[in-house]
Amino acid sequence: MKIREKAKKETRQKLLKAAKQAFIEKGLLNISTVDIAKGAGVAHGTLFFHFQNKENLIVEVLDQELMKLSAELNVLLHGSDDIETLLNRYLDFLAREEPFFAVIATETPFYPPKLRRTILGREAAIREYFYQTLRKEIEQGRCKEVDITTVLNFLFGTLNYYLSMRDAFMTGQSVISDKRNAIVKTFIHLLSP
Amino acid sequence: MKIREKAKKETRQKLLKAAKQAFIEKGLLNISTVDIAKGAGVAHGTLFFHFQNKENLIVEVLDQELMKLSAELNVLLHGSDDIETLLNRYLDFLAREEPFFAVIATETPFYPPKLRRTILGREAAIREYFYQTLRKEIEQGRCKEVDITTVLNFLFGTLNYYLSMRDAFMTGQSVISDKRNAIVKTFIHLLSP
Amino acid sequence: MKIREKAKKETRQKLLKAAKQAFIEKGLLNISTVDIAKGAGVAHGTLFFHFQNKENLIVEVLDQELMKLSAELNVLLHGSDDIETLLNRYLDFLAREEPFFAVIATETPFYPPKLRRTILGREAAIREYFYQTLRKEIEQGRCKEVDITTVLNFLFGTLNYYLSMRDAFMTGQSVISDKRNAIVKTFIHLLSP
Amino acid sequence: MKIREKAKKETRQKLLKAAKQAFIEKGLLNISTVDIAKGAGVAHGTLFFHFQNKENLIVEVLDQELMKLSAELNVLLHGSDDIETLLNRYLDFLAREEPFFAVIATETPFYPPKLRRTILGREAAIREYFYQTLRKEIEQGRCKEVDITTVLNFLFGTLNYYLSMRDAFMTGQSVISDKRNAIVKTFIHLLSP
DNA sequence: CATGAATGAGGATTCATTCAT
DNA sequence: TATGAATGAATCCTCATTCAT
Repeated sequence: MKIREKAKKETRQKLLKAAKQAFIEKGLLNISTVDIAKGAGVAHGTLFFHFQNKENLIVEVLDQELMKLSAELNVLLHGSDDIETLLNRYLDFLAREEPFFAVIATETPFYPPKLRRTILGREAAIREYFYQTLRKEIEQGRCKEVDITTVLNFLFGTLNYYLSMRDAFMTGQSVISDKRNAIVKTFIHLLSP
Repeated sequence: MKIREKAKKETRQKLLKAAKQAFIEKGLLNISTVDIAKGAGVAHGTLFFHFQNKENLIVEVLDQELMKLSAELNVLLHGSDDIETLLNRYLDFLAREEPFFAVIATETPFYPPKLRRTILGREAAIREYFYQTLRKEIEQGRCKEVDITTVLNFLFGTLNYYLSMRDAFMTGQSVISDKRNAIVKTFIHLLSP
Repeated sequence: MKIREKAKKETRQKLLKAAKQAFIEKGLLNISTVDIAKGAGVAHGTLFFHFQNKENLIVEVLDQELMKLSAELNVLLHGSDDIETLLNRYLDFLAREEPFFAVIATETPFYPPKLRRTILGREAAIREYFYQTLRKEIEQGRCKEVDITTVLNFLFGTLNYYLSMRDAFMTGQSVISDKRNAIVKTFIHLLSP
Repeated sequence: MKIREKAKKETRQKLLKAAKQAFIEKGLLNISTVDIAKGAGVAHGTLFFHFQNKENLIVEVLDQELMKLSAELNVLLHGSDDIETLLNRYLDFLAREEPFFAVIATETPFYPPKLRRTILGREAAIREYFYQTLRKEIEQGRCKEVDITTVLNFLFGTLNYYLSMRDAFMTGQSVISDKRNAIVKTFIHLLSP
C-alpha cells in the first residue's frame, strides 16, 4: 500500500517538477502537455490521469509554488518593522526566485481567471505587510503622508515592470539584484518627509 | 507600373489596418493570420506575400502605429514646462488610446526582440521629455533630488501595471481615467521636497 | 476458501449490477469501464480480472438480464390463449421494462455476434408463444391464413422501431404505453379474416 | 480560375466519396477523420478546410446521398397506383442501395439531432406516397379500412428491422431481396379485405 | 483476489506557411 | 501581384487494457 501511494506521489511530483521547470523556461503559455510528460519521463496519458486537464496542472503548479513562497515570505517579512528592511528582504527573495516571478509577471494577464485570482490573492497578502509597515511609519512621522494604496501600486507595478522586461534590463543574473539599490534608495527617498 | 505599385501599397495598407483592428480587439497573439486576411478582404496567401510571416506583420503594424502616436505625443508634450502638466497631458493621451496601449503593455514581453526594441525606443523618446522636465524642476528646487532614471522606471512601470491589469482595475471605460487623479497626486506628492 | 469464493461472486455481482444501471441510463456503448467500476465501488482493474474485456462484461450483463426477464415473461405469457391477450400482456411487460428494451433495440446491431445471437435466441423463445397462439387462431379460423413467421417479423420489427425511435415518438413516459392501443387494434384488425 | 475551382470541387468530392465508402463499410460512428482523409488521399487538415468539423461532413454525406436517392425514388414511385407495385418498386430500390440504408437504419438513433431530422424528413416524403396510395385503395374498397399511419409504422419498422439485422438474416447479398416476396405477399395479404 | 497507477494508440481540431495557378 | 487550396505538425484529451504490488 505504502509503496503504491508513494510511487503515485512521486509521479505526481515528477510531473509538477517538470511543469515547473518548463514554466520557468518557456512560460506556461508555451508549454505543451506532451513536453511536460516527456520532461517527467512518463507517458502522455499519465499526465491526464493525475491532473484531469492542462489548466488543473497549471493551477496546481502555481498554487504549490506560491504557497511555498508565501510561507517563506511570511517568515522573512515578519518582524521587519521599517519599510526599508521590509523592501530589502522582499527584493532578496524576489531575486532568488526571479525566474519564476518573471514568468508570473509576464503571463498573469493571460491566465485563466481562477488562476489569476490565486495569484492576486497571494500578492494581496504580501501587500498587507507593506501596508501595515508603511502605515506605522507614517504615524510615526518617518514618512510622508501618502495614499498608501497608490504608493504600493507604484511599488508593485515597478517591480512587475522590471521583472517582465527582464531580458532588456538585465546585465547580470538577476534584474532585481542589479536594480536593487536604485529601487530601494529611490523608494525610500521619495517617501522621506 | 505605377498602378500596380499603388495597388500593392493599398493591399498592404488594408492588411495593416485589419491587423491593427485585430490588435486592439484581441491582441495580436490571439488572432490568426486567416482572420487578419479576412478582415482585410484579401486572400490568406496575400498576407504572406506582403509580410513573409506573422511576426513581420506584427512588427510593421506596431512600428507604424507607434510612429504615428509618437508624432502626436511630441506635439502634445512639447511646451509642458512643469512635471504635473506633462504627466496630465500624457495620461490624457494614454486614456484616449488606452485599448491600444493596454495590449502593448500586456503583450510586449511576448514580442520578438526586434519589435521589443522598437517599442522601448519609442518609450525612450517620451521618457526624454519627462527626464528634461524633471531635471529642470530639480534644478529649480521644486522637486526632491532624485535619481531621475529610476523615478521614471517607477512611473512607467506603474502605468504599465495599470494598463496590463486593466480588466481587474477598471470600473469605467478607462483605467487611466479612473486612476488618473490618484496617480498624479501621489506622484507629485512623492516628488515634492 | 468458501469465503473467498463468495467474496469473488459478490464483486462480480456488484459489477454486473453497476453495468446494468449504466446500461439503462446511457447504453453500454457510451459508458467507460472506469465508470462502471466506479459505479460498482470496485477498482478499475478488478473489472478486467472478472471479465477479461469490456465485451465480455456486456455479454454477461445482457445474458443475465435477459434470462431473468425471459423467466418472468414465460409466466406472464403462459396461458394466454388468444393473440390479443398475449400481445397486450407482452406490451405491458415491454412498457414496464421499456428503458432496458429501448437500449437493446437501439444498440443490438452494434453488439458482438455472440451477444447478438443470445438476444435473438431469447426473442425466439418469445416468438414461439406468439407462433403457437397465432397458429391456433388460424386453425380455428379466427385469423387470416398468414405466413406466421413473416407476420411476427412485422410485429417485432415494429416494436423495435418504436423502441429505438423512443425519443422521437414519446409524449409521455413510455412509447409502448402511448402507442399500445393503436398497435394492438391495428395488428388484430389486419389479422382478422 | 476554373482549374482551381474544379480542383477544389474534386477534393471535396474525393472526401465525400471516401466518407461514403467508409460510411458503408464501418458506419459513420466508427470512422475517424484521419481514415476518411487517408481514403481520399488528402492531408488530414484538408478535411477540416472543406468541412469545418466531422459532423458537418457527416451531414453533407448523408444529405447528398439522401437527396440523390430521394430524387430517384420520386421518379420510381411516381405513377405507382396500387400499393403492391409501389412496395415492389420501393423494395427494389432498397435492395439496390442496401448497404447504405442498412447503416442508416442501424445508426440513426445515434446521430446528432440535425442529421436525424434530415433523415426523418426524407422518410416522411416517402411515407407520403404510401399514405396516398393506401388511402386510395381503401376508398376503392380494395383494402381493409386501417389506421394508415400505424400500418405504415408497421411497414417501415419492419423494413428497418430487416435492414438492421441484416447480418443475422442475410443468406445472399441482400436481405431485402431475400425477404422481398414474403414481405410483399404478407403485407398485401394482411391488407386485403 | 484485488488494486489502481501507468500506458499509448487514437481522436478531433487549429493554424502558420507553401505553392501551383 | 494575388489567390486560396492544401499541408502536416502540433495540441489537448479519452479510454480499454496491462501489470507490478
